[in-house]
Amino acid sequence: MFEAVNSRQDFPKLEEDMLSWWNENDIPRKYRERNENSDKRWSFIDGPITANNPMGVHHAWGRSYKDLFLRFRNMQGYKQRFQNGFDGQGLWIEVEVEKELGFKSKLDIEAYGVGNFVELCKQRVDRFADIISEQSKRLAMWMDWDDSYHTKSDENNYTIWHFLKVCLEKGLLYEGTDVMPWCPRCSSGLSEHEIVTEGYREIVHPGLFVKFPILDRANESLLIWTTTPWTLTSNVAASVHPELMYVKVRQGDDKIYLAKSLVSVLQGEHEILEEMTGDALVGLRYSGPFDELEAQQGVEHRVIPWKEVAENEGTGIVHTAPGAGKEDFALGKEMDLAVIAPLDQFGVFIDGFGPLTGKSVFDVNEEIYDSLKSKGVFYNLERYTHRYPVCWRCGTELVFRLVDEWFISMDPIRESLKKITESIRWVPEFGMRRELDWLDNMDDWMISKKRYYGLALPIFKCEDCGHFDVMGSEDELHERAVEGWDEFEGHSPHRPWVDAVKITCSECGSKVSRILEVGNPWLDAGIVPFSTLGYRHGSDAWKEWFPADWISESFPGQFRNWFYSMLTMGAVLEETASFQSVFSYALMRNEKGEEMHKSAGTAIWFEDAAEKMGVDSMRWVFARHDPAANINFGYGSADEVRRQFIIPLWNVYSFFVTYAEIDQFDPKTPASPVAERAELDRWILSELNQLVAETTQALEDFEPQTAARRSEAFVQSLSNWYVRRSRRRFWKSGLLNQGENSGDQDKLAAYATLYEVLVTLSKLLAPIIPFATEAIYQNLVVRAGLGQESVHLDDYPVADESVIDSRLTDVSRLAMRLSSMGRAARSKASIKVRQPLATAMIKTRTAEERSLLEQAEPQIIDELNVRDIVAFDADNEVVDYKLQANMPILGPKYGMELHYIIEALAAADAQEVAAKVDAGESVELSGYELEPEEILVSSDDREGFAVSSDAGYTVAIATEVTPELRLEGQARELVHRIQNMRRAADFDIADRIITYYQGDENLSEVVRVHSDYIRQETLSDELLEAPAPSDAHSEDQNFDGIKATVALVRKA
RNA sequence: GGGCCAAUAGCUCAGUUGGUUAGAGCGCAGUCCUGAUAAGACUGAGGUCCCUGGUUCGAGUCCAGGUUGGCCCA
Repeated sequence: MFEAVNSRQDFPKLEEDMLSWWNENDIPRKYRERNENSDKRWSFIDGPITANNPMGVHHAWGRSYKDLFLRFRNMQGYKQRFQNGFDGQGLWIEVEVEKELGFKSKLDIEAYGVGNFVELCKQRVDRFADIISEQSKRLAMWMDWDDSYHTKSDENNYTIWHFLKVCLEKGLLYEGTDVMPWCPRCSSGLSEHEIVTEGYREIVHPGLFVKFPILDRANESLLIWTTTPWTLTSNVAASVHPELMYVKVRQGDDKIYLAKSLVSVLQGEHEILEEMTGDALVGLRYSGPFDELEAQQGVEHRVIPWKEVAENEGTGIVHTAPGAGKEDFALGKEMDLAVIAPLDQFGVFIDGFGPLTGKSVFDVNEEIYDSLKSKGVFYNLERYTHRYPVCWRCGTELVFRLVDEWFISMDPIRESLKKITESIRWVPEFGMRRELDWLDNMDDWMISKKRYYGLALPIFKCEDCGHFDVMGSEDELHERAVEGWDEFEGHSPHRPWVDAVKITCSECGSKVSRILEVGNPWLDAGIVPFSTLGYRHGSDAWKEWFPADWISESFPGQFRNWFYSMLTMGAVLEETASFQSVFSYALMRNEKGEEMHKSAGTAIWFEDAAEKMGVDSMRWVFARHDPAANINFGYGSADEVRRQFIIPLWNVYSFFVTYAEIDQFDPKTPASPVAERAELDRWILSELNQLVAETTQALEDFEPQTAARRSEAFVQSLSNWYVRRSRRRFWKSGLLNQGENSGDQDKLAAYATLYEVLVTLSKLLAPIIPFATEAIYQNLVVRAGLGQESVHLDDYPVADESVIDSRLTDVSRLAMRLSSMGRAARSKASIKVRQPLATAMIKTRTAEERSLLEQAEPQIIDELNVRDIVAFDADNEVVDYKLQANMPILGPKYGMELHYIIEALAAADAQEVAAKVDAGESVELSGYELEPEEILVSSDDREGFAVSSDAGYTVAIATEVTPELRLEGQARELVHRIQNMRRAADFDIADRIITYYQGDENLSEVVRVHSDYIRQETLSDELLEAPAPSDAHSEDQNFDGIKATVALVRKA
């Protein structure tokens, strides 16, 4: 019936075999099509994975969740979409291709040809999309791999065009200037989205102190501090906190102003002349550090108030350059300051900066110091280490640069976005608060980038009159095209091809080109709920599947990225959420808690992990983890999961198959109704159905960790209690009832019960560990001609509430706990479990539990190998108390009188005193009032008992071994030895034997008294006190004072 | 400065709506078992549940304040 199970299964090997089998039998397709006609729908929109490199184990984490919930809902009968997505447009792709080609800057790309370059970018994306697809299949992620969408697709890009057109119509789209972080190497700005935590690095910068001489006050200067000397060329103001205390100090002939709390930055002696608040300085004019530059002509430098001035570093007077700093720019707008922008797109000084013109911002520090020194305003230079933003792609230090870019206004839609956010179910819950916080602080969304490979922004701006148009579709572009359509036709809407198309300005009639910028890549991902469902064609798919019931992605970062862009696009296009719930998770680190980096060698490759730990283990590690917490992932945790969970499960399965084969168990044979089965069966089936209910609920609530941990606890109980305690029921001889009413009903019930447990588990856990569960299901169900072709095509189990019996759960829990304590007591007395003892005395915690005890008794008696259990109420029945004076306290207190106390303690009723001390009461003895801490109470197990106490329970084992008990213990030991010999002799489990033995009178007595027992247990047809034949398996045994020679012969 | 999250055994972490004397794995000490299972089982030692205050009959759990760490925003 069943195929033999290897109890030392190589799981990665099993997985490889299973992958082949699934493919050969087209199971993934059948799985996807399973619910095609269902009227239940569960819509998933896949967040696109970046197809720029192979996927790593951190991707496997998120993708396991996606697959888990899709499988779960599929088994529940929901019709679903299985479309995977690839993200493949934007600067991150460009940077990798540039690296491959050895390019240094944008000029290399221009020389190479934008068309050639963009083609290479697209090819790279296709290449890694294929690789990721194959990796994902190894992960048993069952998506429709032939139907993956790409963000670089025409449909995706044109749907963004439509979105931008709507933005234009709603007055949300504008061109503006801003000072933004800029990478001189990439020649590109970074949006707020991209200044992420990884975008900062510890960098040593100059900490430069410079004097700004105050006009009309001889020898008086403001002292300022900067870490970016190049920005001094663009200084227009100095900011002070109006309420902060400042001082004027004398140093030689100089008089210097700075914050009072920061005078420690001064070099050498100083004398404080005067104190004042910041507002006393406001309005002063000073000569700037680079007034001679052409760019500085006509600029008036003055002191302005600014509440953001801090006094934790610098001088409390802040050098302000609106053309070279983000906060400075905002402040400049507010205070109406001049804006001097010094740098071009490569970080090189533009015309108007004298000797600096033409030089890179990274090469001018020395020249600036010299210039300042020659003007007599250089004060001091030190090294300053701080976190400074770098380009997350190439690591280049960012500069802040004034640029013209395109923006989407946020203010008009901010409230709408917040309302939508509140309508969504966020898992974990705090996600909503984080998103709302982000939305509160969100500036306008900068959507343009001065690059090559990305969404071609469909904005056509007239050079002559300044008017701009937005093309909402390829058709509109075609209609408006007056030139270049032929050149473009047949190409994807990318640069350079789309740039060939010109239109006529609707205002002035001039010929107009597309702006050269490409789009922010989060536009590409945010539009996906619309583009993949054919939104702009009004398709049925969109009506059926929008909005998504759920999406899933890692939350750090996505609040301001994918989640945000989807919210925005949903709000602008439909004023609704694109997704109704979001399941998100944290970050992956390696096992030591370090970030995983290729370069640092701390990364784990997906292929290595799959091959070494196996995908089931990996998926279980992920599933059992709290998604809201960072995961420290590595081989150790995978090994642990395999040892603690997968192998015990597998062993139970292997045990079942071994005996089911011996007894020729047929799952189609009707067993007795559950209500009539043994208590143990009813208990495990109760636990099973409880598990089914809890697991289903947990997965519906996006709590895989609860499902996994409950399952672990169940398998523990199954393996260490149900199977262990049921072993004899499977092992005992007796034929199964195969259709008649004459067989061994209990044995059949045991098989039927364990079979149901294993089959249910295989279905219950299939979404988490698809390989092992399939193997179990194939053997137990499919081979028996039952069920579906694959576990993944079967229905998810539904709990049978009528089988759940909470009293049985309590009884079994009590039996387990008391058995464990009884073993501890035995262990204390060094009496092995095989030695029968007369009595276990048990104290339960409550009267309720005492009533359960009666039901638990048979199990405890068996587990502890005692004849009887006696319940009792107070510990003093099994322990003796001893009282001692606490000398270090009492000695100093009573001195010479101490010996009276010692005598009194010896004479006192120890039990009574112990009770009072335990209750924290004082005790009066011979006229002495003793505090609880002054008496030391110890307890000894009463003579004849070994006692274990914990949490209100006490189990005391009577340790006396009577001759009769000893004889029985020896019989058990003998059986045990014979069993080992059977195994050593390589007999089959069911072989019948003849046992020969020789020894002393003690041995003879053991065999005589316990002959039936020994024969039955060891399958010995005969027990002969005689020398063994020469072909017997013979061993000398020495136990419990018995010396024996035992020999076994297998019967033919 | 504002927001979010976390803090439980040496380490990594569970701990459901508040419910009796708080758990697991690893590590440590000891023992056993081995006719499913050494990729094992059992037993033991190991705790100021970050601190202070509050609510409550009852707080690891709820509230307030604080400390430390992480993240986000400014």
